[in-house]
Amino acid sequence: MNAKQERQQNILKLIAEQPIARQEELSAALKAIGISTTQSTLSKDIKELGVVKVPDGDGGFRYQAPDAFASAGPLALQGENLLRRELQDFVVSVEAVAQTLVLKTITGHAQGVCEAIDRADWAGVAGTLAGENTIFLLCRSSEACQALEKRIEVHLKTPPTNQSITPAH
Amino acid sequence: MNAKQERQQNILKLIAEQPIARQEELSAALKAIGISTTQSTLSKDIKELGVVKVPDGDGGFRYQAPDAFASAGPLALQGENLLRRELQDFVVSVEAVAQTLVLKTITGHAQGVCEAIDRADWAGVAGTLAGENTIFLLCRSSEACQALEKRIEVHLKTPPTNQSITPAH
DNA sequence: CTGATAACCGAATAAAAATTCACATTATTG
DNA sequence: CAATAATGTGAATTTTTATTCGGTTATCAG
Repeated sequence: MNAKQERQQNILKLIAEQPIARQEELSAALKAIGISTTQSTLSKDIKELGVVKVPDGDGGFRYQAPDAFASAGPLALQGENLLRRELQDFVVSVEAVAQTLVLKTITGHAQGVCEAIDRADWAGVAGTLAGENTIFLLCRSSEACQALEKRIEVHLKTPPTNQSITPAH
Repeated sequence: MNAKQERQQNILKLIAEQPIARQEELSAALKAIGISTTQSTLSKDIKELGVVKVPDGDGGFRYQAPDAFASAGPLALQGENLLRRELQDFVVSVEAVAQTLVLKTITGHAQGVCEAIDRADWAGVAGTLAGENTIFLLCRSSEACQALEKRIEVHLKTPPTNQSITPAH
């Protein structure tokens, strides 16, 4: 039922699979898989996801996922993307609290994921700290923090679940 | 006298130093340092340089150098940029020949520069080969090859010199 | 449930960027 | 040194993208 999140996830998938140069092309591609929306909404999604329009070196343009998440460049399968896998495989939840972003991971993996995040060298992140299953990312602004949250969210396995994993006490 | 190259170099410098959100802002910033040009020209320059407009996480946008060259993110001095320095310090010339890009370096440094290029993992580059002072980059298309040439050119120290370094024989 | 508050969305519009075209300037060649 | 080709430029225009605004739907506290 989370239409927005599903749409955004498909946006990332589509632009990774095929060269898309305009937002209306994207709209068409989405409609082809049953998601219909307008250019105006896509403009907002694209901004939120941090997707950018890059010259493709052949005289045209194409939309591309933000670098840290890029699953595949124009032709590049090389070096796939560690970070993306780390997030997908190990991160359980993400939540922005004021200026810090709290990631929960499968127990024992926080260090590893944090390492990958460090290496990705995100702008806007002042520092990181990882325990056993929790990561704190201290951001330089709450806006950056929320933007980051959005971007990470769509990479999580757990698709719509919105639960706080609070066991009965 | 190479107006274009100088302008493009300054574009990279300016967008690295200050957040610039629109091409006309850039035009103004250039005029402030004595380079006057129009939005139309900047649009072409920006495409040629591979510069992209990225959401800055605070609700706005800013232009940013292509990732492999980025000298500094929004706030990030972290991890400066090895590749950029390698190019600037060691590469003497660059020339596109069909699908391969030929870089000449100071003797003994080709391996090192090539290593840095490999690590940058440029899309469009099929493979690399380095000797003592020469690097071959085999590109997947001549267009990609030329685009890459342009991008590298502006990072070279040797500013306007266009000579082929052919000693009299 | 109910009213309040916030998130989401699309139509219309404003803003920004890309392209076209004509001309100027710089290389290249015979 | 023409003549010709290639490249660079800006004005005007078209195309594309961002934002504004009003309506709708979801969320939450009481």
